[in-house]
Amino acid sequence: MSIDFAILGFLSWRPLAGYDLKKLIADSEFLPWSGNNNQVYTTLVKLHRDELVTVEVQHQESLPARKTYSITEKGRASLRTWIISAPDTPQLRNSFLCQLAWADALQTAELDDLVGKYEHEVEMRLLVCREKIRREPPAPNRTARETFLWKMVHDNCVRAYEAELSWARELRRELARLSKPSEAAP
Amino acid sequence: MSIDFAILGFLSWRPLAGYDLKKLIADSEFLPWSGNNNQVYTTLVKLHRDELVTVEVQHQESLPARKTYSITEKGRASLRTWIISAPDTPQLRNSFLCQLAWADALQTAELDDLVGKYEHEVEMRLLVCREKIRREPPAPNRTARETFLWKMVHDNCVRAYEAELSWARELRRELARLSKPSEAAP
DNA sequence: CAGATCATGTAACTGGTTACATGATTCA
DNA sequence: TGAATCATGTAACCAGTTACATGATCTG
Repeated sequence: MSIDFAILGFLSWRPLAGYDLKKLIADSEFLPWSGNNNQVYTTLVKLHRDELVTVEVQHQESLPARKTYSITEKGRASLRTWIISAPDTPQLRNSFLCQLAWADALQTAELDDLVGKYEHEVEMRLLVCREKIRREPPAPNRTARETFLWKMVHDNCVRAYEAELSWARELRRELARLSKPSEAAP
Repeated sequence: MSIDFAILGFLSWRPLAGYDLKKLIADSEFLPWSGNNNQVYTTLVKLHRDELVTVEVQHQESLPARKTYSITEKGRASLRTWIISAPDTPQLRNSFLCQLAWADALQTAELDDLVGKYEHEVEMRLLVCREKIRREPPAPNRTARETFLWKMVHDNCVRAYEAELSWARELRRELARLSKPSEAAP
């Protein structure tokens, strides 16, 4: 998947400028892109070239011109085709697993410290996630069903971090159990 | 993180050729890389240039020469530094969430079909994951702790897909509840 | 005879990132 | 006075993918 449909999605909600899209993408919890200029602005040029969006330029006094993009019928059709296309499996990439795979080179205390750091990292990420969702920028709430869908999307993010956190805690507990008996020997 | 440490990790276990590493990476459940030639072979050249590994060339009759790479002390130190470095948060990228966010444009049956396809996709992925783990290529089992660490790493993958699956099922159930009452009206 | 396995390597491309550049306005 | 907000855009780079190229040997 590319950022194209994330942008088309927002434009299917309402007309927006590149600057707005950039912020919406950067602030979103479930969209995996940083929302950097290069990506957003060049994608908009491409979508316009392909006639999936139209532009309207508003010249403003003492501020750069604002280009408001709107989705076209062709754009709406393209978005719809993508939405009903076969979903991909979620991509899990967790570099900590790779660290852990070779972490037997560490001493007990070092390993506990490493897992502790990961636990803390995930805790922090979960807080950020919840906070981001709490004050999510205005999102479409056109129908009860749409509100529900967005709720479930956000729920997915929270649950993923929660599952990760409980795994990390279990890992730490088990590692402590593995190392303690020998220390407690008479 | 880059593939460098995944390669150094395997080499910290035992000497291997690029061809072996490529397969180990491709077959691994928790390493997120495809294990394509370009990446593996060029990384090995780089690691060698940086003196993190040494090479030994075995000329074989009627087969291309085999280059066996071994980790150096410098390589082991570099790997260790990375292992104890602050872990990153796991990266979740799920394009289905983006599809779902704009799926209110679909009709009840279409939406149910979409979520059903996702559920099936995750089910299949979970099966593949379990199967891959069941016949994982020989992995280091140097200590009981290392065996435990690898078990937990694999567990992490399985649990992530299980969590995803239960989320998808709940989503589908709730969507059915949302749409049925109106249909059941007299 | 086609296709997998062994074993190396390169070319072209996509997708994404950081950082730079401009320039007015508002706020602490 | 320095930083943030508004608003556009480009350059250079890194990571990763597919596909190509070679060529013997083994298996169905």
